[in-house]
Order: sequence, then C-alpha cells, then structure tokens
Amino acid sequence: MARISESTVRRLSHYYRVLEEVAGEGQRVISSHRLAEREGVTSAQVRKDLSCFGSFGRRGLGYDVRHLREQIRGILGLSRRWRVAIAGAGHIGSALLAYRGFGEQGFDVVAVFDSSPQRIGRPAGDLAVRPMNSLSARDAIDVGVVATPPGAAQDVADAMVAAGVRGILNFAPRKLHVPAAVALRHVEMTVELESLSFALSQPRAGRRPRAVE
Amino acid sequence: MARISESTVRRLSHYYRVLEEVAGEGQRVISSHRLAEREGVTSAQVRKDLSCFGSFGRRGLGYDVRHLREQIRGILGLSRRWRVAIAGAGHIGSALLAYRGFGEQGFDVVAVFDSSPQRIGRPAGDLAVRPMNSLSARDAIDVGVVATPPGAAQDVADAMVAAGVRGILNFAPRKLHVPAAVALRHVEMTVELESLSFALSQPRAGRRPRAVE
DNA sequence: TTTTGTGAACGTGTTCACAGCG
DNA sequence: CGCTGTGAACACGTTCACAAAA
Repeated sequence: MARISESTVRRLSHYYRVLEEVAGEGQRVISSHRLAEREGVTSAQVRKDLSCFGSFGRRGLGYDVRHLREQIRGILGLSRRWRVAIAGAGHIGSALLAYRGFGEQGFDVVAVFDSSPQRIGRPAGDLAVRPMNSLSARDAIDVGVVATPPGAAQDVADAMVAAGVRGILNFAPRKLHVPAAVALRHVEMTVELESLSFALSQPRAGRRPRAVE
Repeated sequence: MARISESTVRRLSHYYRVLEEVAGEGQRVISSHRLAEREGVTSAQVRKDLSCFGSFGRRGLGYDVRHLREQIRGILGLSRRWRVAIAGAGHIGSALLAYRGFGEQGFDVVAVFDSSPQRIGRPAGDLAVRPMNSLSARDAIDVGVVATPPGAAQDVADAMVAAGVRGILNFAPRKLHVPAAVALRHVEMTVELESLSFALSQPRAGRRPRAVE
C-alpha cells in the first residue's frame, strides 16, 4: 500500500461527512460519480482515494453507504477516542472547549491550561483552568491544541512535546517546530483571510479553483 | 504575469508574518535563504513566489525587509479595509468578534447576524446582533463569515451572495456553493482534526522520543 | 563573491481512459 | 450494460542549477 498523500486524507474526511449526510437521507448505495458530485471533485479522484485503502465498491453497482462510512471511520481513526489538552483559555480556547463537534469526532478535552494568573483556577466547562507548567506526562495527553498568542506558541508546543503528546493542532499564526514523530496540523485563519483579501483585490472577477459551481 | 497559484498566495501570507517579525528585530535586509529557513521552505521557492509579482531583491544583497513587507502588504490587499459581516453569534462567531487580529489585518466587522430570537438584539462587542434576514445590499458588505451550524450554512451563504458580498469565509464543516465570482475560503478545523486522528492512527516506524522530565 | 531571477528538470497529485468484473 | 479499480498521460507546483547583476 503506497504512501497516502495529505490531500487524500483531507478528502476522505470530506467523503465521510457526505456519507453521513447521505446515510441520513436513507440512501443505501452511492456511486463514485454521485459522491464526487456532492463533494466537488472528479469521480476518478474518489475511486483513486478509496483504492489506497482497499476495494470497497462493487463494480456495476457502487459503494454501500454504511459500509464505506464505517471503513473511512476506521481509516481516519475516529473509532477510538483521543485525550486532548487545550492551551490558552482565551477566546479561541473557550470556543473550542464549548464546541460540541469536538467530542463527536472522538476528541475528549481533559485539561485546559493557561499561564495567566487571572485565568488559572477559573471553571472552563466541566474543568478548571490549570497553570501551564502543571502539564506533565502524567496527563497522558494524545493531542495538544495551541490556542495561545503567537509569542507563547512555541514554548507551549515544547511543553506539550515534553509531556509526550503525539499530535498538535495549532491555531496560532506562527510556524511551530516539533520533532518529526509529532504530527502537526495548522488551522490558518489568518492565511485564509489574507488569501481572501488577495482574491478580492484582483481586478477581474476571480475564477478561483476553490470557488466551485 | 502568469497565473498565481493558491499555494503562492498562502506562502506570501507567511512571508509577510516573518517580515513583520524580522522588522521588529531591527533587521534591514534579508536573503531568500534566511527567509526560507524561518518559514520552512526552500530559498528557490521564496524567489519564485516573489518573482510572480516583480523583482524586489538586489543581487548579491538580498531583500530590503521594510520594502518587501510593504510590497507584499499591497499584493495581499492589506493596505485597504474590508467590511465584514459575521453570521452566527454562537461560540465561534463570538470568538471571531472578540479576535483583535481581525481588525489588524484590515477587516472591520460591521455587523453580526443570527437567526435565533434569543440572540437577536443582544450586544456583541460594539454591535448588536441583528436578525439574519435583515442583511441586505445596503449593508455594503465585502466579506461574509459563515459561523453557523452546518445545516444553516448554505442558506446563509445564499443570503450573503444576494446581499452582494464578494468573498465568503466558511467555518461550517459543509461544502458551500457560490457563484464563481464570489471568492470562497474554508477554515476546516474538522478536517485538520481528522487528519491528525489519521496520522496518530498510523503505526509509526519511529516511535516518539520518551518524555523527559 | 554573494545572492537574485529564471528556464529546465523533476516529482507528485489529478485526470483520462479502459480493462475487469459484477 | 454500469461502475469500479488502475496504469498511463497529463498538469502543475517544486527544486535545481546557472547566468546575470551588485
């Protein structure tokens, strides 16, 4: 089985959402063409992506919606739960804590940290905000979420790595350096905004690849 | 001047941040190599990206930090201001409203909408939450931010398009369909999370280094 | 000499087109 | 026949390598 590209994984995540929707509509079977249509990609892309992980379809028929959904669920690791720590109890951190979808995807927020004395000890959902330096390997955190100001982000990431996290989701607009064994993903709101600003600044009505339909 | 790839624009946004930092450190000149190093790309990449827009460097010397920063600022359309409307006064919408970086990038939030009667009329920063259906072309919105539950996202986007927005930033985990002339960007927190989940599920050859304390 | 700007080479992800199978 | 699975062709973004300039 060849190396899986990041784009393939991201599309898998999209397919998964479409399949949940389609299953909700009572559809039992879906073709790569229909799935592609809903997601805005080509049917060949769908088949290629899926074929990285096995043969889930039936020729002449299509894919069983429930079965495919469960397969993707397994592939994406959504069948198990992950222990998450959020660093930064500001606006973003608080919003994330309150975000229900987090738990629905298998991520349990088990600790919230901040370095500001004013915030430490304050209730945050079912939890209380802990001082940043109290994070340790004993917390057994799988995924750390960096929701601090940019200036603190690298230090926080270092602390997370020292505490043994295996993945980091970074919301701060700064490049983080972590060991290769730690998975790192970046939610780049700033970049999306500036990319939007660029598109809006272009003279002619933009024919941008991401503006489909 | 050839077509600009989306990746190039996104990197430009990164370079811009590095340049602000470097300018703050008092550096007056920076080479493509140093810039690349800080951003985690190759120096050829930096030069190629910049060369799409002109010749900003001096051979044998490098790039003038302030000048390059201002050039990129102009290219990304950050020299002017955009009128922004946020739809959805829930956790994400509120966090965005409180986010200062928004304004620093030239985006003025001039209206907040929601369809829930409980939220309408409530103060939101300097603004008051308005009923979703009160959005109209008279608001002269440039950019709409979709921060609603997924089920409402498409309707809200349609309303924004009808009100004449030129760009949409979507936080809802659902594909939006908009006319090609409307720029669309997606903050895919869900996808990043699931991509992390996938990475964590892979049987990694190199086990993570032991947590040292 | 240093470092940019850029055509050429390269690699990777996407699309095509069809063989294979129900 | 219809639709999947997949090698081959293609497109596009990245890297290389070097001529040109300071």
